Amino acid sequence: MGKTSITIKEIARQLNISKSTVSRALRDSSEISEHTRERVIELARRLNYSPNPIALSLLKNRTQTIGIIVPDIDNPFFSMAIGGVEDVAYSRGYHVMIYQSHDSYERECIDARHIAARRADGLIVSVASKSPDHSHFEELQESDIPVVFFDRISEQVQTHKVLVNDYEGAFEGTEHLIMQGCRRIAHISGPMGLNISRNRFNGYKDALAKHNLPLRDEWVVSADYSQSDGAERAYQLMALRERPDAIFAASDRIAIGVHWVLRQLGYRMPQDVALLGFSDLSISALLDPPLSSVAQPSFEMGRQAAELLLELIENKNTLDFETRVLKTNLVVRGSTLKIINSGDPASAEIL
Amino acid sequence: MGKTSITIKEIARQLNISKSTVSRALRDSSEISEHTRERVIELARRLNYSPNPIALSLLKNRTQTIGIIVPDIDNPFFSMAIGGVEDVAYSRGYHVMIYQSHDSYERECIDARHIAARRADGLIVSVASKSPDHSHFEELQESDIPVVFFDRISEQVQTHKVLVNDYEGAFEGTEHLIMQGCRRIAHISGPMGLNISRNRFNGYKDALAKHNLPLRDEWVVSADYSQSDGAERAYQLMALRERPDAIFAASDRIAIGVHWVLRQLGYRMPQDVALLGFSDLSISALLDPPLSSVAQPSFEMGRQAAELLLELIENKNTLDFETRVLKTNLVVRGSTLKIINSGDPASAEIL
DNA sequence: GATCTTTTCGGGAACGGTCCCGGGAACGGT
DNA sequence: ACCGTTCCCGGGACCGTTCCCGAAAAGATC
Repeated sequence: MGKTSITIKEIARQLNISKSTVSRALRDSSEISEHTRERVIELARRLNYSPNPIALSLLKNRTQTIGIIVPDIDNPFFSMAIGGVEDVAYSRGYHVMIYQSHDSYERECIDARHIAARRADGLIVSVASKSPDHSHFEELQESDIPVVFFDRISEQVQTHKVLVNDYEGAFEGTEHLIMQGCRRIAHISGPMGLNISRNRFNGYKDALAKHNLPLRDEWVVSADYSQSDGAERAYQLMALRERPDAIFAASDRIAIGVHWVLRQLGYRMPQDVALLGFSDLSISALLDPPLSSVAQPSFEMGRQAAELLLELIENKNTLDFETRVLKTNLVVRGSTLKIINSGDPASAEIL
Repeated sequence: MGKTSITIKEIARQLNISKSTVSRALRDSSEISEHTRERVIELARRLNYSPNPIALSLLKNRTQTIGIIVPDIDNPFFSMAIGGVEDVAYSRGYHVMIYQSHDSYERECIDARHIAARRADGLIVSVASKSPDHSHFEELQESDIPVVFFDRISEQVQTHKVLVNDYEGAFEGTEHLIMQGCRRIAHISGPMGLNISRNRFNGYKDALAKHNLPLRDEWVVSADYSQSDGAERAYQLMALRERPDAIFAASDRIAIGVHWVLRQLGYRMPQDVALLGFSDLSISALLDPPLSSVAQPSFEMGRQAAELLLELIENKNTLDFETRVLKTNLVVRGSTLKIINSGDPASAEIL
């Protein structure tokens, strides 16, 4: 056992030439005769030689590795996004290392330092909701490790960012509820420390304002992006003296918790309460009634984040940073569809 | 920019001592005076020194990295298992690199070679269903990279393996259907190239035999472990002249496809058709009616696979390999529960 | 005070590659 | 015959760290 992997030096020894010559032959430098090159390549193939990437890393100070920190890999939104990152990374010779922050600030800091210590070439992040500050990412940038954010971005850190038009998606979604005849529309927001939570809330708020509907404090509650928190908020909202006739949840996970509670309590969707989520997880279509949701292109977000990061790694152009805003797509299903209509904007005016 | 990270040599230069001395001070060798050790440690802390793991890797031929190949990271079963792997790996100073085979043999081979080239210290695998052969993993073992399988194991490769008692889980599940009064029980198996598919099928078959129920060819169909394939098989089964009154699906993903079709077609669960899945994904409880399922401890499987792998990496004890069999747990929900009874084995005898 | 042991440290090789520098051989031009 | 080019190749340095070996300094023993 312990078959020591064969090196360039071994090839050199067997052919009685220097290791520099072998090195030259293997990545076709011009300074080599056709004859020796063939001999080297032939022997390398026979010995099943593969270059040691660690030696390369040490020399070039490049690991061909990118890290990715997400709150939670179990969340299908993030696992899809990771799939997108993997897709472009592997096609361009990079490897992906995954870290979970479990939505904890401390863990996120540890992960970031780990990545720096490990000399990853770059990092893709969706921040933890409990992080009060993002200077641990700025530290990475200062040691020349570029960072790209997606979805849950940091406004503090200057870099490329990929997100969706959360505001408009929420606006459209809320307007859809209004068009369906809902007038008492509640909102379960995410943690207000996150950009996505604020933007979705603002979209909701402005849609209400546009249609002269009141924004009532007791109809706006905040939750973690989790099913259990969504369930708790649902109890809270339905216990109100003046009950909402629609709930717009800031994520599908929250909405799923709400969905469960509403059914437990015997409310009919959408007749008693309409329910709208955000992200359009693949599970959402399977609920009964199926959940309407503002769809996010999670895989594509991962892809674009990876492309921007590789751009940063390979070209080091840190002059002008870009914020890519992808489009959401309102997917209407049974949980909100009260009126079978043409769905054109004109019908909204009637309301 | 380009702040070059500080090295042991830099510390040595500033203190006017040799780099060997610095090295000794940093990992407290005994051959060092208390005085110089303190000076070194103090300066290292001030300069924010962190050792370069790449140099270590080159020297020790150890990367502190383990790879994991799963068919699909989107599958919650696998993302949970990855969470388990990450849990023990990180706590013991290892990093996790994720590869997706997308259930393709070619991709699985490429991934395996990638991992070998990258000099990972070990590999955890759940094999692709389309892999006719697993010698690419044996090649890894020959170059001293240990491999551990979980769930979808290879019978060809000798090593540690972690799985659940698929046979017994399927047996119990099928018996549960029988106890609920079902007599025409169909099975949608997974690809028969996989151990888990075969074992679950055998459990189903033997449970039928025990209760003197016929095993009818047209009631046993095979599918990929996907929702869409499950849906197709459901149409096929319900089109039969003699319809099944229960369907035991080899996975929850298949069962979810079936669930959707049964509702489309207007069948009531469990009155017209009872439906049982396998794995108990968190989504399954949210369906209407909620899906009964044979639960697998996915996170724990990942944990144990990682523990066995680290054992192999650190102790190189390749003498006796272990196959850990974890327990499944039948979770009964609305999709199969026709009879509210004590559920004790005695009631099964009546049938 | 001479010799021996112990403590403490420096020098260099090694890990597996890349790359720069310089040098020998072949060759052509004058 | 001499010199300048060009073509190939070998010899080292280097990346950051550990580890082995030897040596200087300090302390111990008689």
